[in-house]
Amino acid sequence: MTVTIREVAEAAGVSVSTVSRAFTAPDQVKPLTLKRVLEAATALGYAANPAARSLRGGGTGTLGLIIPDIANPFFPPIIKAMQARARRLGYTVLMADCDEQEADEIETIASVSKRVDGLVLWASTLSETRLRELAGRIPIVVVNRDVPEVSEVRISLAAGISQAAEHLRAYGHRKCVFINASRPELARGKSIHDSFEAAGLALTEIGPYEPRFETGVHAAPLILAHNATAVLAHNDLVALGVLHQLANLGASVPGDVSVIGIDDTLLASVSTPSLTTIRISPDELAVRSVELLTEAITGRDDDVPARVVEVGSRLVPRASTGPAPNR
Amino acid sequence: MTVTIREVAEAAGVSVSTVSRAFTAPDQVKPLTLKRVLEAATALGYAANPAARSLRGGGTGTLGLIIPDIANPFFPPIIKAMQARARRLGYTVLMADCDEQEADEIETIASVSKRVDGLVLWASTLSETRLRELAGRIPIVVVNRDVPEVSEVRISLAAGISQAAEHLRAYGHRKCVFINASRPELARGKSIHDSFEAAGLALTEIGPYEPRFETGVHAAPLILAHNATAVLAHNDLVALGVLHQLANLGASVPGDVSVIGIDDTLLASVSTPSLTTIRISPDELAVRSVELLTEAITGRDDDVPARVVEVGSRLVPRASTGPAPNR
DNA sequence: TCAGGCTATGAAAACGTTCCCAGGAACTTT
DNA sequence: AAAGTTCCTGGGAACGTTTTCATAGCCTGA
Repeated sequence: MTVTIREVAEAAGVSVSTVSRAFTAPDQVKPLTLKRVLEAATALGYAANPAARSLRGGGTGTLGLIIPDIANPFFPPIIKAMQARARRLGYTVLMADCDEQEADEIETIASVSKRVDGLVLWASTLSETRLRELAGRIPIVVVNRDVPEVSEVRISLAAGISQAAEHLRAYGHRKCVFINASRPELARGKSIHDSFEAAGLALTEIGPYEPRFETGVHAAPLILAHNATAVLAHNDLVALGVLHQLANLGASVPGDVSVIGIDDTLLASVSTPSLTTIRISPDELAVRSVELLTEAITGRDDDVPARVVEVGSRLVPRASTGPAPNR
Repeated sequence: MTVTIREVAEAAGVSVSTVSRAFTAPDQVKPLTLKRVLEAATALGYAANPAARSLRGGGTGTLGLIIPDIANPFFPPIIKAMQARARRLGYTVLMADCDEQEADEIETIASVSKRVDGLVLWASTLSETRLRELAGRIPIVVVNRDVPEVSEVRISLAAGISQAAEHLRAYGHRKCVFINASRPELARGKSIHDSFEAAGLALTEIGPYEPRFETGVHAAPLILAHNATAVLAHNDLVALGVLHQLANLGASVPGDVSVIGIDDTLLASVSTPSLTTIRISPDELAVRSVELLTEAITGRDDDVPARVVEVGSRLVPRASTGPAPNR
């Protein structure tokens, strides 16, 4: 039924060793022989059995990707980019969603870790102890978790935030509301308050709430009550909630209030008005995490030190921000 | 380093056969022995090696899912639901995006097919011949492709469409525009024109275009030019383009024009106004396709006949539809 | 011409399971 | 008490690769 290396060997009149070498180390076999083997292989439609290969010890050729929630529109472009990148390096990506539940994450990791050569853990809910222990068993890269001795891709919103502050200042805004729902990358380094103050903007924080559309809906009247003319929302989804409710309240965007989101998801580009937002490049995120992971996998035994790379952000100005109203 | 069945056997004082049975056929081993084995296994942190297992012939425990584009917000909820469903049946899901390119799809299938027990192909770009040939090698389920002798999950928009027509009629609309971008499920059965005519609505079709936001933007003025008071868009994304441009043109929704999307993606629920749309249940889609696939896998040798199941649709009324303006 | 060093190939072990085949023990049944 | 069942367990082959080791042929240089 399924064609094995043995049949190829027979067809080409060589031993199985030679066939194996023809695929894994072509330079070790005489050109003429190589040609015969390859021809026989294609004629028979041979493809190596990954199970046998990985059983023998050659790794699985698969990278695991653990994501808290695929339904969050932030992730699909990243997954896509990681797949593309991994494929170019000869890897397959095994993606698993674990619903932001720690129990699910543990179970998922357990079932997946034997099928992959390494794991990228996005915003893991696991404790630091657990993560280090896991790192001892299998190469891992964490995104947006700060664990000593574990390779990490760190998102920095600093640039985007200060561009946003500058953008609003230039438009003459003075009071701004920040709708907080806990982003780990905002807890690091220079605080968002400092950035806004540096631009001469008063920043009122509300929350922390859950990062949902309804949070934005709920926050909209509070913005008006604070006499603020600008809002920075936890992410695009929350910003859309704000947009929605401001419209219901008869406030115009950006006429009365300017709104800024974070993530630059599909939502931002298709809303009305289109949403000014802070973009974190999915491609860069993908490239970096795959890079770190493959590095950790290849240098497994001569243990390479854990690395931390930072991925920056940029403001994407669109139609939801404009001059502050003069009162 | 990694703990094998042999070490568990040693620790429990039994043979490897017994340990194997303890996991694959627990009722064939004496309760006392079973307990000893299980205890030894957990104490050592044993987990079966999937490579060895599948090499031996027991399948891979993985289902493959080939998707044209994860960035399309229609898919993430489906992927999520499939994973959840598959997990309950003891399967892992290997999802691959192939960018709507036939070449990518072929390559992806080739690299994935040896790692999975079966494949769900969503809106495959492959020819019928190729699909049948593939079906001969590995169990497959196609979604939204009509291939004789291959199991299929078929999306039916009939119910949703006729509900939409009825909904618009009840609101007093008489003229409607349909923005077409080629959905295979609309080409089947009773045509959309018939459904609308049955409700006494005149339907003008424009397109077919690409299913993009800009298509909706482009279509908006045409709707007004046609003096239509309602639009049915190819999907939510296109509908959002319509919403966007109607706002720019000073037309109110639903005051001047009612807009209906298809898919009920995240986009529909977070737009302003929220979008009336036709929902296709992701859970049902997931459950059905997993069901068909596992059926095909289990009954592999006593070849079960190909099955076709249909998944229906429903109108989700929201704020983008309302009474027709009286002129 | 011969020692030594390449190069190309083959034989065979090993990876961790599962499962068929046997065989022993403990019961029934006659 | 012998024969037949049933239940439980162990031995060992097999799955398809990769890779180590060995070998045979060829070439190089003295």
